[in-house]
Amino acid sequence: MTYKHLYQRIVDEIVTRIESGELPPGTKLPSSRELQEQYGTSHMTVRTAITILRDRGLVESVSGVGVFVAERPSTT
Amino acid sequence: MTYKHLYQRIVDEIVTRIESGELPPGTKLPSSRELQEQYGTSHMTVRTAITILRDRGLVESVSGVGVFVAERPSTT
DNA sequence: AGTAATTTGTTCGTATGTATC
DNA sequence: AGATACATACGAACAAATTAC
Repeated sequence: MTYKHLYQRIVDEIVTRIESGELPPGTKLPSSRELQEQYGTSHMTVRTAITILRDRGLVESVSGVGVFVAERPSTT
Repeated sequence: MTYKHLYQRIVDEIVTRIESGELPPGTKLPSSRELQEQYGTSHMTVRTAITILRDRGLVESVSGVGVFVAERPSTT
């Protein structure tokens, strides 16, 4: 599937990895910088994706530490 | 008064708030995002208004920090 | 104790594509 | 065809929190 927008693709791929169990609760996601490099995108686009994931309750972020998969990811 | 364009209304309201003294020199304006929500508009429309205000010398913007009411607002 | 590095988060600036008027 | 407006995206600077040394 092709994505119209990059941030949607990033959100979707991380959701998939969480749902598949590849990223169990408590797992630390790659840093914004790593995600930025992985997707060949910018800081802000990664932040947009993280903000959406956090808004959905799938991840929780701790300033200065990292972004973690939420304990009860309401992926429903 | 009705405004033909939203960005003009934003400019006008901010000018009014500066002239009335509600926003004294040095005051930090709400962020683009806040203005965006206040006016129910988009990033670009807010940016357009800010650009006009800056062009008029009413505000000065500092990248990564904010937009501030100019010290000598030549509101004349 | 104190500084530097890392990471998250915010903000401004700018550009592009799309839709509407 | 041009102006306005919206969404996405990239770049850059800055700040706060945490961690490493």
